[in-house]
Amino acid sequence: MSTKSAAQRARARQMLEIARRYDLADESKVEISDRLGISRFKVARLLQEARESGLVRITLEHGGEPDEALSRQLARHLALDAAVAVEAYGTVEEIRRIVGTHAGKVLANTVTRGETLGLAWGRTLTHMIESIDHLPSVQILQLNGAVGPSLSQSPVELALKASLIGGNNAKAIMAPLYISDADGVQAIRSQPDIKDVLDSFDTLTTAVVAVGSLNDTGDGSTTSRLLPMLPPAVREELLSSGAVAEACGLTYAADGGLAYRQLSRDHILSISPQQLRRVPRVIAVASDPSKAEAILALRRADVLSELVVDAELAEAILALPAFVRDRDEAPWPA
Amino acid sequence: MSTKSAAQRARARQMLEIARRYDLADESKVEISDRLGISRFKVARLLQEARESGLVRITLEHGGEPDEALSRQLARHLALDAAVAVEAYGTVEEIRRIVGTHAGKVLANTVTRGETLGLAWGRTLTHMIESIDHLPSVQILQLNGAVGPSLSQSPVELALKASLIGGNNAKAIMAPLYISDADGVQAIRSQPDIKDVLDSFDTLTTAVVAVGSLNDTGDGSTTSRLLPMLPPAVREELLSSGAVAEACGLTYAADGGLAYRQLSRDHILSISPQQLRRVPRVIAVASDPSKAEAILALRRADVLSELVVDAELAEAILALPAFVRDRDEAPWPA
DNA sequence: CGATATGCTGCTCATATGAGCACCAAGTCG
DNA sequence: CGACTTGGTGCTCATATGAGCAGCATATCG
Repeated sequence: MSTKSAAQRARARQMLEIARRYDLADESKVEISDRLGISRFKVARLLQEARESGLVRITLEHGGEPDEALSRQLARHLALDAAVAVEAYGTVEEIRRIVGTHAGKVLANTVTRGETLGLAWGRTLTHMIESIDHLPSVQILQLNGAVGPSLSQSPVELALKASLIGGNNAKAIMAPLYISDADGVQAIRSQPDIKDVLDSFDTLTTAVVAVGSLNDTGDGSTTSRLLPMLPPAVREELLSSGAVAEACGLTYAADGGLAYRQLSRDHILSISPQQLRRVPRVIAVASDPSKAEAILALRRADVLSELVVDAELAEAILALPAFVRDRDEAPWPA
Repeated sequence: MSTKSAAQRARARQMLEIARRYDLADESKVEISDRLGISRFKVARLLQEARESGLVRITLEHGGEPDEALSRQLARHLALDAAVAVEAYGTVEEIRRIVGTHAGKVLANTVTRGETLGLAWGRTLTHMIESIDHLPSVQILQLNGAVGPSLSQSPVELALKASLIGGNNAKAIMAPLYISDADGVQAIRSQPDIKDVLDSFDTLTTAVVAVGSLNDTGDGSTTSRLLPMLPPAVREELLSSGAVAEACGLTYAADGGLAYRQLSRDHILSISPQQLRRVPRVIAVASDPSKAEAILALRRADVLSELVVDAELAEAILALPAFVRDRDEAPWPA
């Protein structure tokens, strides 16, 4: 309960009166001052105060609607089963949230009871999970290990939240994504609770992955948080290997081949590229045009079947060469 | 799903970019034009388009918070069990909605299972009912007959809606509020289904009434819709009788006595003043300062125990003489 | 192909607006 | 009581802004 003096209330009422005329009825300050019998300076000051005190609220419409035509174009361009391009304006973070929220709608509307759902990790996916309030009862599997020690931003947390809204049935990978010692990876992979999850990957019916690009500007994305964890030599090797895309901790070159294969094989605790390729439905979620090449690379790697992106990224993808499904089997032009 | 061309999307993005700078970052149009390399005229036009197309949304904060100090003052001034003065700015209709919504909160938070709840009629009460999404299981009684033929704006509709959210147990009065023939009123009052409701009034534990003022400006209020239904002679008589307040179709003079007693007795189908006075808890809901005198009159008539009003009306009431509970028993100053 | 319509651009000039200052009224303290 | 602060007011003047117009593209049609 707020408590104001009568004078304050009268002042607030006058501010609203003026704000209504100025902002909604498009009267000029001079006009208002004449009509209300106060000086135009007072009008200006009350207006300013009204804004500062929150009596007048200006919000920008950040989008959130899918663009049907663009979505179709995108699906055709990459020969995908489905694609959604969401209109989103604003800061990088706002766009991420909008795309994530829409991915949540897609997921909630299409996943059916009894499926096995795999979740990779990324802030976009965090937004996705947080925007969903109900999911059919599904088995949830975390697709890769954790980056960094923070629990609240880890894939474990993501899987936990997903579990809470969908069947209370989630299996997490309680281990780091990158393990420097090759033998150590084998040891961890054969741990019963980890092995259980890794083996279950063969039963996945749907997976949701975030897309990382290796050319990005160190904006705090999952990929850019992964890089500093690598030993300098490994990092150098990776960057010079031609890797342009990252998904589930696996790195791919522009042609769709695994980049720096040995890293993925011996040091990354994650679903394997083969397993990921066998998942019937892999939804990639991404925002920002810088991810365009990465997405094309993942498509060539055949590890994604659906896409949820923002309109700007969609346009950037359309500016790249179209993906042709398996050149060898393409019909020969007459 | 919206569908725009790439050019339209780019335009929308630019509008948002400009609007962010102008409205949120307080840059001037000239500054923006310099920085983005476009003419200030284009900036102005894009800004205007952004507003017209709804990309920029300006909303005024209309209040909705109760003012604690003012509420206490008001309760003391009228010697009420409880009073709430809600901050509300804006048009008459907006204020009505805010007050009604708050009355809904009060009602939903205080009514307990098994009560018998009486509802008068008014647009404020309509807003009140529509703002409530759940009510304990209660017996609902409509307090007075209908004004006008419109079902959707009638007390019957109000009772029905209330019934839907609170126990599905409502009894309506399927008859007009004003009946010109005195014998007709008696006949209707003795109809079994009407009589049942009228008799049940003695079991009321809580009633909510709207307050009508007879000095108002024909703004479409319940009272002002009642007046045209009266025969001219009756209307004249009523207006010259000194009536200043109306509640449940009953009219009161400034001193709290029934005004034009014969009208209420012989032509109005409603709870009786005696019955209303016996209800342990009568919540009056009203907005607009023009209702101040009416509320004081109703208080003197001893037919209200709680009040939900807007801050401006509260102030108007405080400007009137304070109500003293029963002068004869007031302690004699030493 | 030329003629006309349409929409977008940036201009000029009158007006609206903001920054900073000087003033006044009411409280506060020595 | 007078000097001081404090908060609010309206002023001047430089600048920002809006209305209306003319120029120049592109679209449309005979």
